[in-house]
Amino acid sequence: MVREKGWKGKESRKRLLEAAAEEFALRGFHETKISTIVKQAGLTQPSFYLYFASKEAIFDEIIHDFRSGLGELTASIRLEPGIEPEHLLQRLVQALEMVFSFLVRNPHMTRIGLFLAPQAEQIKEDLTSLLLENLRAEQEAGYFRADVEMATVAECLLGMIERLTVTHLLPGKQTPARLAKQLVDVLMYGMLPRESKAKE
Amino acid sequence: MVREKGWKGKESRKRLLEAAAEEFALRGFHETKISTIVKQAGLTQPSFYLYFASKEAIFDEIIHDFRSGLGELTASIRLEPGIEPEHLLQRLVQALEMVFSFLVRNPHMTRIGLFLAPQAEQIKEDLTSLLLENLRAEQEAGYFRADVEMATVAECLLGMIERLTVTHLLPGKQTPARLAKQLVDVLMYGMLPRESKAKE
Amino acid sequence: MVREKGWKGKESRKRLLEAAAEEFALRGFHETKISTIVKQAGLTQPSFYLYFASKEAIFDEIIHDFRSGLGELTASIRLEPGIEPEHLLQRLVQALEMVFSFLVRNPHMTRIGLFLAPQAEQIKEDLTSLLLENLRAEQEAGYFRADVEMATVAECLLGMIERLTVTHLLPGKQTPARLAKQLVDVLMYGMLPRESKAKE
Amino acid sequence: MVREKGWKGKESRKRLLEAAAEEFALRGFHETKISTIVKQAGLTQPSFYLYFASKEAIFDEIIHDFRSGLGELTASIRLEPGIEPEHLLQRLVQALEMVFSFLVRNPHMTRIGLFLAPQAEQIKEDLTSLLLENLRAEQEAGYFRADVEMATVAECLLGMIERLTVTHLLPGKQTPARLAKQLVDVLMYGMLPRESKAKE
DNA sequence: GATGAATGAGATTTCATTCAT
DNA sequence: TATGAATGAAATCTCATTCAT
Repeated sequence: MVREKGWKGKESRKRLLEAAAEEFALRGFHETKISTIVKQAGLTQPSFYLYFASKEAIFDEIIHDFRSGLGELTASIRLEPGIEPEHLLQRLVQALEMVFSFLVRNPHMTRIGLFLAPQAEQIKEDLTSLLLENLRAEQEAGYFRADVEMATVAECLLGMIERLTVTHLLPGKQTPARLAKQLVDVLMYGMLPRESKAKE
Repeated sequence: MVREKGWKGKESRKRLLEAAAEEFALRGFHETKISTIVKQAGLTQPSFYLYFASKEAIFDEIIHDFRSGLGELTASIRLEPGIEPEHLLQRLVQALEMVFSFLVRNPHMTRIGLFLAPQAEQIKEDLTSLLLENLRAEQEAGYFRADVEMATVAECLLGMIERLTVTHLLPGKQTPARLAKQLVDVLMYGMLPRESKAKE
Repeated sequence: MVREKGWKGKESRKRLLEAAAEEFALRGFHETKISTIVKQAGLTQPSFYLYFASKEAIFDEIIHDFRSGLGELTASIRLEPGIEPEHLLQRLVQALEMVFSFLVRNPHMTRIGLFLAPQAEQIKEDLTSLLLENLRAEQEAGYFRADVEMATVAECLLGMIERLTVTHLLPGKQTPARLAKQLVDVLMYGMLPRESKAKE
Repeated sequence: MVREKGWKGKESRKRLLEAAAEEFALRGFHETKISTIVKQAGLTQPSFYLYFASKEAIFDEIIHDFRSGLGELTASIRLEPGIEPEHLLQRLVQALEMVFSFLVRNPHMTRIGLFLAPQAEQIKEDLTSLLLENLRAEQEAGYFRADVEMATVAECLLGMIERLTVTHLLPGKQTPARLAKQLVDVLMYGMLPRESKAKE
């Protein structure tokens, strides 16, 4: 088994990142001790500093990874303009499903990026902006009601995603697909029964 | 100025609680130093231990206060059965407004109880259960669509409350009343324009 | 019930001394907290300093009381010269019994004076000197063997008293009278059976 | 100078144990500060916690070492049955001398184990039981008088050992050999002169 | 004679981080 | 690439003692 030079170091680095993500996600930044991380990675404390400048540094790197992963994802799922109305819902569901899938594939990073990072609020703001942009476009295109404040809706949507992620997705109680469908259903049609809508 | 016995001590205790809540909310549990709390309360470190057994103890007391405040509130706003359909939305708005009002009146405690406490998830679960109970009752009474999974909706509702609290309510960007109205509007009627609903 | 002025203060002082003696005896100097003493005496911390200058002060006073009690006792039981041989043992037993009685009457002080006080060693040295003096006199008078080093015997005697006090006297397993008799018996006649002594 | 791996750490640990034993013996548990121990061992405070979990832990380890040393010793000096009477005293002296030698070789540990440890009383009880067992065997074999309560004698013997250790052995005023001989002499033959015994 | 409230001083312990190898 | 050993800095908490009433 031939391995290039520097292979062992990269392995160690990766093990440290994984161990750190798990610990941070489980316990939070302060509760997580370097000594625990290195133990789980099968290394010693000084080795840690071979790869990361500080505890903050590794934490930041995890957050950075989360952000760029999320960035790539969102870049890839912009709703194209001129979608046909009958496909809109389907596209929305698809997009949401991709987001949920990404989150569930990186549960530790998700917990860190969405709830533990000092930048968590910033990250969510970025997401909200993105959602808002899309929602506004659809609204202007007449797909959505014109009489709702989209800023509020965007926040609501993120809140729903966030909450469902924590309570249903990460614990494995629901699949990304089902969650996406249900979320879109509620958000699009609302809770009132059809007749009562007809009445109005 | 006549003051009853024990007055000064109670004052000090209250000042400590307030200072602590502010610091915890701002910085989190670990970043908050007892030394900062007492300084802000105009006392010295040993005095802190006159009133609280430990840093954990004061943190827990704040959380407890939040929970019981919230408990009292929710107990007082149960939807009465047999409401007339045309009043339901109005009652929902009213209930939500009371919740938002409570949260905005106790911003520090809110941040602690909803996001910083180890029990935060439990607290939210309790809230969700309560919401779920109510929602199910309305659903069975025919006020809501029968084909949505209420467990999911309850989570969504909480997620919306949570998010709007952080981004609009606590920063003072929106009043409880407006938030409640918008939230109910979106949740009840959904995002689709009226015609498109009619179409279906 | 008429009580002279200052009565209440003296009562408080006594209660403090008693509580302190008990705590010191039970837990040692450092483990004993002023807060515990005053609680047991039904007072508050500042009141303590009305009667004693410091924790050391009350400790010292207890030790002082023990020493003077012991001093009075020993002064009163000096063996008179010219005792008749057949009465010697009986007098020894009597003297020892008085010592044991004193100790068992003041169990807390005894524990403090003999084991906890920094001066404990000094107190015991004083006792040893006293014993030694007496023993030497008896030895010179021919009551005791001439070929034993009395300094050693004095230490042995004190060691026996000390140990029997802790293990049998204070726990109430033996009476002063019985202990005194047994101790004298062993010390005077030794352990060997009579014949074997005769043989020599 | 070739030294095996882990050598330095073991050295530090030993230095800490020695420094601690000395300080504890000299000043007692509470008066002994970790800062003093580490200073004497040429280390800093955190290093202490590299080797011992707490101040209690190092204290307990010293006590443990004392107990096991003493245990090994006592296991090795049980009097064999069927000893000839004329050799008994000699064997007793020998056994005692070994005990005294052990104690004087570990003066700090001795002070801690016999006087400072919370378990000191337990340790002495164990020793007393051992003595008692031996004494009873000899008594039943007819080597000792049948009319003395051996439980009392065992306590006396331990008291003598204890006291002589503190006053003569540890300060270096007497050798183990001489102390053992004197102690056995007094304990076996008692204080009365030979004639007076004959008289009886 | 007594107390509610407060504090100065200091001890143990923790943890991220570095040195020397 | 890795580690055994060590440390700087700081935080929590305790307790005897005092102030003001």
